[in-house]
Amino acid sequence: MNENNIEDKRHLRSIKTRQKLLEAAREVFIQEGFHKATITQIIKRASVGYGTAYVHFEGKENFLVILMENVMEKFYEIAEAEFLPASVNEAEEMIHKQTNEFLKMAEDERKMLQVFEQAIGISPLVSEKWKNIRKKFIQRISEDIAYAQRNELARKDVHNELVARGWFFTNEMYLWEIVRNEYEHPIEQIAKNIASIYIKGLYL
Amino acid sequence: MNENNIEDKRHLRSIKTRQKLLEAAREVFIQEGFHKATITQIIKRASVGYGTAYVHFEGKENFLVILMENVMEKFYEIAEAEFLPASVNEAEEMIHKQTNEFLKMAEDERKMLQVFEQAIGISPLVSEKWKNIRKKFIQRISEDIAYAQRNELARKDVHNELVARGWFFTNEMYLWEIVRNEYEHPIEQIAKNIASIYIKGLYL
DNA sequence: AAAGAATATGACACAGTGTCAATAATGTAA
DNA sequence: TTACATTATTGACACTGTGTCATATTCTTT
Repeated sequence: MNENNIEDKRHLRSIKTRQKLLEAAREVFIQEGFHKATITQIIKRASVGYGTAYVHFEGKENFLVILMENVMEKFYEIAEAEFLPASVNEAEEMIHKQTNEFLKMAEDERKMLQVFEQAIGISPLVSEKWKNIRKKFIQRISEDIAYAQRNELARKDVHNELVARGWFFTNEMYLWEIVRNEYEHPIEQIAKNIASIYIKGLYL
Repeated sequence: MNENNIEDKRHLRSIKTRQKLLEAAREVFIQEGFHKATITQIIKRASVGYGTAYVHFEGKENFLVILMENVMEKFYEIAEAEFLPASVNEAEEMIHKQTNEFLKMAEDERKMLQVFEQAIGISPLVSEKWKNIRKKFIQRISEDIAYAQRNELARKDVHNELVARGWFFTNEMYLWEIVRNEYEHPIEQIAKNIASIYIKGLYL
């Protein structure tokens, strides 16, 4: 029966077709952008029939979501980094490091993130994915602030979640600016400046 | 000859048709969102022929840009507000007020801004318009920071434009959250919290 | 080798866009 | 008033793209 066996020639062919499609989709997305990319362009580049695309993927959005999976994984990893500073100095170092890592993602994954940003505005599915990443970050930052407040490291007269959102938004928008190549300063400098305001504003 | 005369019956009819189309477009955009709205829906609601839409407007994007003109005007007004604080307290009051006004726009113009946000992701024309508003704000905030730095009101160890961007980004993202009805706090409270961090972070 | 199962395919129906030659409405001048 | 010029409106048409499905192809099992 060979059920689920990768040695099954048919199954192998199917996997190869899927791979060809994904690779082609990546190239077309990067070249054309999400909006202008078409199924026809993708299947031609993959040298498969039109209908085949719909056998393997539900549509354009679906292609992108799968192509973005590992990038999204990286974001989650950054969001989950441990944060238990014993002093304001330690907090500063950790925040600075996290901001740096976050903004570096923009450089490292620029091309796919460019496509992703476009898709966020069009595809509800993609938009949902990004919302989840954002939510994760904000939740995490909120907890970090609450922790710092409990440990007399941060001001208690501000609402942790509201501040967390505001701080993440600054990071996020700089991410997109870097993705779009619209920034004129080194990432290191951006991170230093925004983290500096945030830390002096929030920490004691 | 009656050239350019508004009394000219033909011209009057043309103006009326244009108005009908604009009104219909506003309704369709609000009901369907930018992406799903179609020319056919608009012309049907306006009770005119298909081609007529293209006589008066270049396409979907063009409809929206014209519908957004007065909203964009309001943003520019906020951005241009005078900022010459004599003390940190005065600066705080001004910043708080500006943030409040900015975020109130989200509530006042929620429906059109919802459409606008969608369109930013799709239409390069609309995206350009928003970029200009953003640029104006950032430029203005940069100047305000530089002014505060010159007058010994603000820290001089940060880069005014980088900080201005970061601060505007927080405001902008909260604007979109409010537009999308995704916020759970009163605008007043949001403004108070984010401005408080910013001011303590930047001012002396 | 024949039946059966998994894959792949492209023609088709549908929805939307932008254009343009034809038509209708209005203005002008004799 | 009539004839003709000018301006505005119109919908059919040619395109481009999507998603589906009956059919064809390829592989497996008996």
